[in-house]
Amino acid sequence: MSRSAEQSAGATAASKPPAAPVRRGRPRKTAQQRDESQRRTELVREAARLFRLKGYDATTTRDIAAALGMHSGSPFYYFESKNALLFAVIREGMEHALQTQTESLQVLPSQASALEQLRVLVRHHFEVLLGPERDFIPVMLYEWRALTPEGRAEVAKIKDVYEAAWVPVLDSLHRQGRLKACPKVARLFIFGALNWSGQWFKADGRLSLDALTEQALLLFVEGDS
Amino acid sequence: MSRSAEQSAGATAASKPPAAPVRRGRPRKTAQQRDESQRRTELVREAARLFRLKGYDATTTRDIAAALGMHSGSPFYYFESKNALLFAVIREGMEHALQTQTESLQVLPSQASALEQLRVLVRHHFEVLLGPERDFIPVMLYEWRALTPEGRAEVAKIKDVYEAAWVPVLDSLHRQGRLKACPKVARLFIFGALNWSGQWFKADGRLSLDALTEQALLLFVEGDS
DNA sequence: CCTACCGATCGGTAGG
DNA sequence: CCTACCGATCGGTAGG
Repeated sequence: MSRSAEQSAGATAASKPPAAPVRRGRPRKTAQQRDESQRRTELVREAARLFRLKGYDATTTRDIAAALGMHSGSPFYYFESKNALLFAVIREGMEHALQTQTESLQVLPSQASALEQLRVLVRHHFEVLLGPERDFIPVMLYEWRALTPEGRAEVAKIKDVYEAAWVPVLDSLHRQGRLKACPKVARLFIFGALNWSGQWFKADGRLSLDALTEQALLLFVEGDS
Repeated sequence: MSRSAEQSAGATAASKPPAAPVRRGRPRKTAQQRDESQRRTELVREAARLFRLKGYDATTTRDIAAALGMHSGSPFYYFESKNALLFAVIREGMEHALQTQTESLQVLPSQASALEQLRVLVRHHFEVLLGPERDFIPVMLYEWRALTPEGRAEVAKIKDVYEAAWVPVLDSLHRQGRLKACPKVARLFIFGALNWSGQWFKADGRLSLDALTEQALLLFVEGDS
């Protein structure tokens, strides 16, 4: 599905203008002849920023093009539709979040307590929601329904894996008696509480992401002071 | 602001066709000559439903008109713009929610505990989010930024009053040691958890709003089993 | 409320 | 990537 929603890298390369004289080593990139995959990346980043700021429907492909100094038709050289650009933002954001979450858990000592594991999961989730890369996951959270059914299905798969990491941790805390609510419902409430933080958290405020994590744990888990 | 955003009732009445012969008692309403304020109400309800279902930008005034059997220009007889319709949905939804919240608290015995007060607040909030009138508050939550600055300011005032009712309750629980997190941050997290429930709660599922309320209290408040 | 319409915007494309 | 464009959609209006 991601193949058909975006121009493949091969097709893109094939339509390039005739190659410059062969040259050894890494090719020089001028401002005009930029590496295409980098330009594509810039489009995804700018789209993420504007989709988050103004919403998908309220953002025009012209807005995105102009922000990168392109003309209005140029984004369609890289993406076959506005929706394919949204899909790229969401899919790449989710895959990045899943990967960094997995890495965060791997650096934990194997005997880490369920509480410590939850702390890492919550801290990481704040990172993707509120940290430097914050434009991606909120777009997934709020523009989900604008995807095609196929796009939604593909994103749902990644999301399921992401959330699955939380299940044993919450189950364990429930067994320890430190989480009284049903773990399944608790997980949904907790994701809601965290996800919503994008609506009110100010990165320049007094609260650090570490402090925010501590507050969340104080609220959700008993006896962790 | 609400005066200038919508046609006033007076101006609307003045542009009606010549009055029918004077008649005693309540005037009969045919399908064609409906009470204008009722038709206005239907527009607000239908707009709320579609704005929630598809989003404000993705809903056209034609969609709303068609759902009520009107022609495309007719909504503009009642509202001067699509944005005025959004404002009406959000403002009326918030005012209704504030009123029912106040009423819910008033029927509590005066010596009710902070926990009982929180239970009422949470249960009521689920009611406006997930109950029969569920189309209004979610539109406020997710379409807020589409309002004019003046509209946002007016809605923010009502929202502040709504949220202010939670402050002493959470402060009290904090003093009792049953809410360990900072009450201010806790309130934001709790609203997030509840507000997000609209994303996953299925009204036809196994979980009632009462059961959902109990789960929320188990998650947020210590020692309430 | 309907009829009949307009002006602007926007996603997208052909062709180089 | 740009140029030059189009076709559809949509909010909104005049006039009755």
